Parts: sequence; C-alpha cells; structure tokens
Amino acid sequence: MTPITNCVGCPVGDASNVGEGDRCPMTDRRWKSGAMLFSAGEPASAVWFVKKGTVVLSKPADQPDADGITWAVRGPGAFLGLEALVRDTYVDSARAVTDVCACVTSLRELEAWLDRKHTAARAVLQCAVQAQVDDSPRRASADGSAVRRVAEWLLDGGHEQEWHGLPRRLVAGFLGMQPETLSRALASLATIGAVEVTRRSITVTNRNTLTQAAGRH
Amino acid sequence: MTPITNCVGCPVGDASNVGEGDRCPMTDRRWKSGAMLFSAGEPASAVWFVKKGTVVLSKPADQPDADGITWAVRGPGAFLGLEALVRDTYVDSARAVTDVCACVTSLRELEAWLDRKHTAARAVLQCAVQAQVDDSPRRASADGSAVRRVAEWLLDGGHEQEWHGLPRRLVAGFLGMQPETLSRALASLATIGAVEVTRRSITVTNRNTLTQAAGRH
DNA sequence: CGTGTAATTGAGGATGATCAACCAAGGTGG
DNA sequence: CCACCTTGGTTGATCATCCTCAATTACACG
Repeated sequence: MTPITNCVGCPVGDASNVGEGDRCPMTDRRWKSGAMLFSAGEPASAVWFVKKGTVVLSKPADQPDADGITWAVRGPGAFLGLEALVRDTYVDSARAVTDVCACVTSLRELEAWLDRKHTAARAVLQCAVQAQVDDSPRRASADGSAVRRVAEWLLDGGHEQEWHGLPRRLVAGFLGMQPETLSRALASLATIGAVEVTRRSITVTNRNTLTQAAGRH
Repeated sequence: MTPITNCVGCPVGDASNVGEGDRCPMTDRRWKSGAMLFSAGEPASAVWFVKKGTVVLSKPADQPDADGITWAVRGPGAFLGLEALVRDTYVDSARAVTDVCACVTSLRELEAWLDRKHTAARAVLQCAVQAQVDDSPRRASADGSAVRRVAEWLLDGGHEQEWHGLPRRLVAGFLGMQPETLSRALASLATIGAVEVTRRSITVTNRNTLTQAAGRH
C-alpha cells in the first residue's frame, strides 16, 4: 500500500520503458475523497491505475441514491476498469475513499500500448491476477458467523492497511453484514479480550484468542 | 461453452502462432468427472487451460474429507491456477464435474512463453479479466433472500449452460445456501408458477413472474 | 427387486436484519 | 467559549430467514 510516486518503479511505467526515454500512455489525475471515478453501467472507455490512495468497488444499488455493497478495495498498484477489455460497460462503481492519485488512459490507447509493448500485457496480467487472488479469500469468508468473519478479517491485517480510518459502514458492507452486526461482533471480540475497540480504532490485543474466535485450527 | 477442439482457433494456440508452424507450450490431458486437478495449498507449479468440460473451484473445507464451498465454475476458454503467477500455492481446489479436457503447462514454461510471445500475455489477460467479470455479478447476488438469489441465477441462464445436470448440492453451495434451502426456494418459485421443477431438471415457464421474484424493476 | 445416494419435506433453533432510540464527536455560528 | 446541529457509531428488542437435524421419498445402480 505504499504510494507510487513516479513512473520509474511503477509497473506501468517500467513496462513502457520510461527509464529509457519512452513515454507512458497513462497520465496522472487526482480525486478528492468521496469522488466517483466511474459508475457501474457507464460506457467503459477508460482504465485506471491507482498510484496513491484507496478506492472501493461497489455494485449498483437498487435505489439510485444509495451506494451498493462494497465488495473490494483497491490501493496503489491496482488497475480499475479492466473490464473495458471485454465489455462495453463497467460492472461496478469506483469511489475514492481517500484522496486518490491515479493514472488514466483511454481504452484505445491501452490496447495500442498492449499491442506495441512486449512487456505491457504481462505487467497488466500480473496486476489483474493479483487482484483476483486478493479478492478470492474474502469471498470464502462469506460463510461462518459474523464474529468469525470479523476475526478472520482482523487477522488478515486488513484493518491496519487500507481500511485504517475508513467508515465502519464500508467495512461492514465489505464483510457482508450490517453496521450494527459489525459493532456487536467487535463488542463480542472485546469481551473475550481479543481486541480493544473504540469508536474510531480497533486494536488487536490477543492474537491467540482472536485466532480461536476465527475458528482456525 | 462450446468445446475447443484443436489449437487453431484456441486463444492459446493462436497466440502461439500455431497456424504458422509454431508450437503451443500447453499439452492436452484428460480428467474423469469427479477428479481433482489441483488442491488449495499445493505448490503452484502448473497452469491449466480448459478446452472441454466443466470444472468447479472451491475453497478448502475445514474437514479435509468434505469439499468446501464451490464459488465458481470454469468452462472451455478459461485458465485455472493463474495464481501461480503471483503466489507459491493454489488458493482453491479445482475439481472436474464432467469429463474434462484441458491443456497443462508448467509455470516455468508459461513464463517463458509469456516473455517470448508478443501476443501471449495479451491473450491470457483477456481470459483472466473475463473470468473476473463473470464472477463479479455472482458475488453481488450474495445478498437478498434465497428465493431472490435463485431467481436471479435462473434468469442469468446459468442453469442452461454449465450447470445443466450438475448435482444440486454444488449449485446450492455456489449460490451460498444449503441444499435444503435451494430446494425450498425452487419449490416456492414453482408455486408461483415461475418454474417447473423435477428432481433433475429446472424449466423456466414464466419469465415475467421469475423477474418479479428476482426483484428486478 | 433390494440398496445406496441424492433430493425433498418437516420442525426447531440460532443468527443476523430491521427499526428505533441513544450517544459520542466535529463543525458552525452566535 | 458554548449551544446547536449533523454525522456516524453503539445498544436494545423484535422478527424473518436460513441452518441444522431428522425422517421420508425419488431415482440410479447392480
């Protein structure tokens, strides 16, 4: 989750041989916390690469005003909107939850780049698979009790990284539960001494107890 | 879901320029229905490309004997085990649910191929993103009542394609519910006249009613 | 025609969602 | 500096939903 500050060292930039005088097809842009990068259903014509900050992906809600369920977090090093490669529209909405710096490129440019550069597709592939793998365990944890899921999530260390300081309602949605349930689950973990919880922070105090609660053998 | 019969027309073969005398790095193998291709946690040293048949991906179960929850289906045109690119071990288990024909290659060969062939990474990327997109809507349907989820799934036409004839317990696991609940949900959809259900077949009789049940506006 | 497996049906109980009230904290304006 | 309002988090009570366990039925197989 360390920010990417320039093109040398950035996977996209490296794949473009920026260091050797070549040009990266993607250009920087910034979003304020809370801003939408793109919405589900919009024509998919651009692709993003996150360099700094955190973005959450969510499904379209039934009511157009409310947000859907957050199902993934993306930080520095992740691509957004790659579905443009295989679809006409985006499948989910991306919203910045911190101030975000990301590189953008049009689908057309991206495709030209992928065709031109030997290493480009390889680099993108790497990132895409990484994202897939990161999401995958989360899905598995969709079963089990609420307490168990929360414990599992705490053990993954998710809270220390990207989630630190994020609104609880997002965390709850991500874990597939209501904010109230998350609150109760945390309270329950606090009573067995696994964590200490305040309104704005979660501290793991006893990893063993937490592991027990997660039901890992 | 149409089987891929030879290397010309196969994305992998095409990316290897097989038609122009080049060689594809992947070699055919066959599995009987029920066989495991690989298990979660095993050292990730090979990658598969499905040409014919259906494979389900599942998470490791708590008890080593039982299967975990099926969370995805892969048919012809999908890669399996791509996590080898970014991890040492497989994150889930792949089991053939029909007779399966798939091409295999070692991670080493795959990487060499990706580096050598201009179009290779591009082709793999395309497949990986496609899989990601296919999985993504399923996850969204993880909320809503059981009946709603089943209706949604029927409308997606999933049952006509890869799932046709698959054991119900797998379908249930995939939809995030118990076989009993699936059974009840189907019964409930049958009473409102949306579907006709026998022990081994599901027929959509009234698409409108089904859409209603799915809660789509 | 038995036998075993998978699907169904039923009853009971645990879990989480919902609705509502309450509480902490930050920002704003007087 | 303090009342006020707004936002987000917690707690409580109730209820629908789904899981569990058990018994029964359908179907494929030898």
